[in-house]
Amino acid sequence: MRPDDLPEIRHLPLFQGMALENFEALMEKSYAQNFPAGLELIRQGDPADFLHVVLEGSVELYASWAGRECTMAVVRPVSTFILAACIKDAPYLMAARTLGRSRLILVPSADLRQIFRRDPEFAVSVIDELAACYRTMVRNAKSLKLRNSRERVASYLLRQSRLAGDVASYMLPVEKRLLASYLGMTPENLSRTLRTLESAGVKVDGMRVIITDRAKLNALVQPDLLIDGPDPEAISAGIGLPMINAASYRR
Amino acid sequence: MRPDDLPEIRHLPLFQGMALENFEALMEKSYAQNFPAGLELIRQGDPADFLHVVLEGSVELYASWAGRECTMAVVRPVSTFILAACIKDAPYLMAARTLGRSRLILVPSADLRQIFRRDPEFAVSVIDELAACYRTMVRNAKSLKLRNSRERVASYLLRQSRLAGDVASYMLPVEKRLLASYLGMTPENLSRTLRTLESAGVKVDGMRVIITDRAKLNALVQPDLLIDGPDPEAISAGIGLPMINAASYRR
DNA sequence: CGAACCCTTGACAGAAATCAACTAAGGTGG
DNA sequence: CCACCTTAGTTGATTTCTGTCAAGGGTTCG
Repeated sequence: MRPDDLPEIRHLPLFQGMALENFEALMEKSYAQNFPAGLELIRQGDPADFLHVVLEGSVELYASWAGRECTMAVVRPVSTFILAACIKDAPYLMAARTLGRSRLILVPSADLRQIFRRDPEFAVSVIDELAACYRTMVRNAKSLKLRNSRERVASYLLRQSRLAGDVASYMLPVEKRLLASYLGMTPENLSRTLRTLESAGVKVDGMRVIITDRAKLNALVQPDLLIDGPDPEAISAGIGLPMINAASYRR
Repeated sequence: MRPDDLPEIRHLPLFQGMALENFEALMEKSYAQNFPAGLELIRQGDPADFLHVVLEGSVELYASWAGRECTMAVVRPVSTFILAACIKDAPYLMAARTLGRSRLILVPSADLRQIFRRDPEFAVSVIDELAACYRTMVRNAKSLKLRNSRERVASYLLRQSRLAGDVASYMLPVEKRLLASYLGMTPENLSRTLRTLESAGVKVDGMRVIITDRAKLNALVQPDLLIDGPDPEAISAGIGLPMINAASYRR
């Protein structure tokens, strides 16, 4: 582990409340590692031996069944993921792979479980984190069940703009095929949907998104705090929408 | 509150670990109430003032947006719901209404938040509960994204059979329109889908489900522990599939 | 007994997946 | 540096799935 890794991790909401000695003990047992792009970090169903912390790069969480696959989330620095499986000492429900070259910290989940039983402050942080993750998943499920794919695409594009500071133009943080999968549709369908959205106030040219008529887009999306969130609650868990730069919202 | 309410509540995983005096202090501030069928207990977006515990009857958790509505879960005795909102002191993401006459305990969330900061055992229970709820929502989202509606119906029917003890026949625990909404489809679509499933090894006649060819149904469903669960992890949160009798699995 | 309400069925329209072909961009290796 | 290959993205044609609208039968409950 590099010397400047620790302050980054300590700064996470999950770790900043705990006693320093416990934090250090935990980091003592952890190790950092660099991974190439496209590497499978976690397989669905494996025992949850490590809590993962993304320091650099980005990680895709995905699920598969019957030969199909779908993206569940994209995790960016500095965030943790698969906390719940570690806590419950249960098999991972999602798989994870690096999107680009990435640097991660692996925290042994056995030590994690031991420490939150001894450190009440840490327990509170874990509670807060899990509650936030849960709420993010509920928002996600609501979006899937209440909106059709066109509405999901539009709300995604508008939300990204808001997260970037209500900018009129920004770059997509992930490639379109991944975005399509995240939004629960095929790449072909996304491609066509983006065309039709040009008349709804947003244009996508390659990776660039341009809000051409915010009022019109807003009218279509009908943004809802109880779906799109005031601000992502579970940033540090990374179980949110793929973001442009998660770190910028947390500081 | 009735005298026999307390042991029931104390028996919940969420409350059985905490110090008795804290439990009693919490119950002191809580109150029980009976509600008629179809009463709206919680509105989406309201501040989370109370953790709810279902003692009798059943409660539907649902979400709405743009005039649409969908069922997110059905909670049965004895279970709690909307813990995460209480913990975070944030607005409810889902609404709740009674399905039949119901008896609930309302626990002030302010007291709840105070106590888990003082009682480490309770904090651990909360962590366990939230992690389980989270994982249930992940399973849910996976099912929505990886399976089409026919597969979701089939897996629901097979799962209910398993939960009831691998019985060949059982009664649907909820009415079909609610089930359809829970599974993310229209009542008409569910009705038609049930017809087509007769050739896949399961027949539904009114509220009665009959597994006519378990092997064939199994082949269609391809049950997956990482979606359908070995057993519901978050029973006491009730954020699971509508169940025949939640209590029977917990004891 | 009547009024809701649930469920089902049919006809139709719309949404989304699939299959196939083609373009463009990026990376690799000669 | 260029030829080649791989892959993301797009577009069109088609099929499949799903929602919508409408109507009718059955049940429950006041």
